[in-house]
Amino acid sequence: MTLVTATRSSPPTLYKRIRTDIERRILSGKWPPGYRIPSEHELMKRYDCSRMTVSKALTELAQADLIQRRKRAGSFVRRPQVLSAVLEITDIRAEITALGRRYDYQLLSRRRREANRGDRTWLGVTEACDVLALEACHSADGIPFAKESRLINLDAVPEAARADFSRDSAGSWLLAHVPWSEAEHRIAAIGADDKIAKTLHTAEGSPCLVINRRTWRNGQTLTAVRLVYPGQEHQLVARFKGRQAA
Amino acid sequence: MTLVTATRSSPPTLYKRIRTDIERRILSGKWPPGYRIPSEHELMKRYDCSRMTVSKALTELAQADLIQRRKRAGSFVRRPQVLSAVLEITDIRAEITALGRRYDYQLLSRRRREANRGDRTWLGVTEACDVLALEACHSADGIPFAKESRLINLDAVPEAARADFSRDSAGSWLLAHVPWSEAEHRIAAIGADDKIAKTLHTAEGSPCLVINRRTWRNGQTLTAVRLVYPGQEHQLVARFKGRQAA
DNA sequence: AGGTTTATTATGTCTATACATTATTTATTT
DNA sequence: AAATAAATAATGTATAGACATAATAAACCT
Repeated sequence: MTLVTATRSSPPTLYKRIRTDIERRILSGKWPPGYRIPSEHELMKRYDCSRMTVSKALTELAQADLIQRRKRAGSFVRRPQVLSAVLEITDIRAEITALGRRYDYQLLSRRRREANRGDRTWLGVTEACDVLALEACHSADGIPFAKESRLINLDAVPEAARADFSRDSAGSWLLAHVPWSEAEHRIAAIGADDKIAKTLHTAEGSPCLVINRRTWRNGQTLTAVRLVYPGQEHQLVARFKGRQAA
Repeated sequence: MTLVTATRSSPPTLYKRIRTDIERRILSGKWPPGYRIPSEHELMKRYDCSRMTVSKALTELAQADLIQRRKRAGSFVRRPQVLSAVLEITDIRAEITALGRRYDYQLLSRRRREANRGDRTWLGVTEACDVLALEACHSADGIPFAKESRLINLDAVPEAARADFSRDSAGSWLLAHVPWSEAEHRIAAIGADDKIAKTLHTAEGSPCLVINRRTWRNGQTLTAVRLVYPGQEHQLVARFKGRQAA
């Protein structure tokens, strides 16, 4: 029989309760940045539990960057972090169907070749390798939504040479078949050139949002993709709640 | 004395070694999505350690969403996650000085008024409130870098009325003085209108990258800001290492 | 055959304890 | 007074066990 009174809607387990208790105090500002939170020994007395239990709670808070732990000194509330946002770059098909619109995909071209100078620069590789170059268009309700240009490093992903990208986009195929360890996104605004204008049915020079993404696995470049969206049509949305996972 | 041979460049602690061992196998594709990784009991035999130790390693992998744990069934490699990226939206001053360039800030206008219809829409508030409307320009080496338009909700942040924004940008002031709990970013491409073109020294209609950010605290809108960058000049970079904190 | 109970397996939480590590303070010596 | 050594306070890692929980598989009875 425990004497600890359970809070309403308190998490079922003790370490979670300790964690959210402290979390609330930090996020509400009651424990401001720099504040020294009670030591593990104080907390184990307060919650009448073992040190491992409070340690687990504090470790998770440290992983979420809400507190910083220093030996001999104690644990301290961290100051608000750099303004960073989690940008969910969803699969385009998912994005369109989530809006309740019809998704269409059209493969414009598919070529296999030895990587030329431009390909190697784009992929960020120095040695010779085979690549698969794809061009495609994603549409919503028949209206062009995004133009995709992609290079796949066939030395890293040989299976891609036999994949059929005429019905499903390379993005979803890769996502499902190839694990990756690192990705880089570069987001910029450009004016539509003649090719883009033609594919997206916009005027030449009209502003477009561009996402360049490169993906690696263990240092080896897997693929580089460039997605061009008509600027006024599309917005990337990043919502950022608090500072950590719930 | 332990019999476990230490790998070169292996982490100093056992649970970390177990974690990175498994992580490597997953990221290399040797253990593909759906693969059932050894149970805790198998791992404690293999590493000759206690269950708590392997459990700690597996718990961290689960927190990083690399594996999924199911009672009675075991732990399984998860399929690659939604492509999400952490976008570091740094302070503009920090961004410029990090590039080794000189930072300049110029306040173009500052007006206090009761929020009009457009202000309320932009802030996303319905009731009447006082706002501070700011226009400013950030430059790198004397060249316009970004144009900032901002509204501050004075009902939520009354101290801002007395702050001096002619030397330091409102962004850094707010970051330092006002804790926030939620933020939303909308990123799009637009063509420069006459005002933007004049401030940024670009041609009218030239593509620009726009970041709209709104910030809340406990459901109350604090500020809305719109940053316009010359498109070809600026890129937002989001690098995403692995899937979890190192 | 179909449904119900029971056993089994694997994860989830927790305890009590031990020793390691790190940084600081205090005491001791030169 | 300065340099060195020892005690101390906090976190970090690890152990061996306990009981809880969930989901499945096996045994059992209609």
